[in-house]
Amino acid sequence: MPSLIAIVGPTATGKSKLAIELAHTLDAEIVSADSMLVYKHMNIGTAKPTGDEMRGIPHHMINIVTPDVVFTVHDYQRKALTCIQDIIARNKTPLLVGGTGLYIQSVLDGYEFGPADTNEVYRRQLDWIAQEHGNDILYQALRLFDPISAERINPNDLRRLIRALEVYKATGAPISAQKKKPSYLAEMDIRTIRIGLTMDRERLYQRIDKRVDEMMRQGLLDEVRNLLLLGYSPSLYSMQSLGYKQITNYLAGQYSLEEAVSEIKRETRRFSKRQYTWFRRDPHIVWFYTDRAESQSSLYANVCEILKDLEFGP
RNA sequence: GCCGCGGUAGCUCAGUUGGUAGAGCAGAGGACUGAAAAUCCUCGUGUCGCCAGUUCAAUUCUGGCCUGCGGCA
Repeated sequence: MPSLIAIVGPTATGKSKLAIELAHTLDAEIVSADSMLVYKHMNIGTAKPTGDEMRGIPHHMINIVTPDVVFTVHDYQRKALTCIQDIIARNKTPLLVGGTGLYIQSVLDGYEFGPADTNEVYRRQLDWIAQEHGNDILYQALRLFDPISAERINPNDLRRLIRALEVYKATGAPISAQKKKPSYLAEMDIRTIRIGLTMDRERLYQRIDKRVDEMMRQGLLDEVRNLLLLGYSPSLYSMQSLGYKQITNYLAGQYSLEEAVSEIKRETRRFSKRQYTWFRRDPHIVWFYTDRAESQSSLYANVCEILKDLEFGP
């Protein structure tokens, strides 16, 4: 029976490194589950593994669209599942690796997305209405069309408010009618194991700070300048992501470079906390403390042992 | 050495006409089904510098001490 190994966890815990190492022994290929690695030209700020670091292991779902494309979970789900099927058809093991919880879940837990595609024009209209008249007017509309979702969505959560209305407009059915399906992977007879990497909070924060400094040294500033030069607007979703947003603001003169850097650090720390929150509630994850393993090789050995116990891989 | 201003939550500070205290930031917890590195929700007990005095009661008033900053020597 074919199997898939997922490696998840907050940013900067060493997922990529472990994945590449495992891929070597398991004859595996890596399927990235990261909402920002899909973008071309965004390398330093996303901590995308370099060609060297990949050590010849095929990586999928990386560099597949330009930064001006609105890439959605649904796009991700579709492409990633195709990728996984393809890898298995070639008798290799897929390693699903990344920190975007929603993306991981869309593959592992069978989210089924309905026919309601994103509608940028409608979104902009609703955005404008909210700005002019406040969120509450949208919230009241939602209460009318979809009281169940209105119950669940916070009136201030404009993103979810807009999406719920968008679904209603596209399908005439409330978003609350969307149901969870059994896992697609189970349907394909693919066994899965979920490995979580984590770390003492204090130490992770130190690592994040160090990594941001390293990104600056590697030329994040030039990377962002180049993106702007290529014509990618700071208002793009991709450009609103961690690091890119703050550097863009700095270039626009909103604050000093020093402030931009500490802002990136702080926001990345907060982001990692949100990732913890997301993954912690998944009871299937087997956790490893990467800072407690004496070395990367003992972490690697521990993971291999678990895999062997569960009869994964060779 | 003298004069002035401070010492209150991890940080910056507010405040109590005497009844043991509250903001911002930092931080913590949580939500999450087509923008998710996004978006949103919740959470503030700390020897009020130390010691004594006055008082039913002091972080608040008084005195001394310690300490930081500025000025004068």
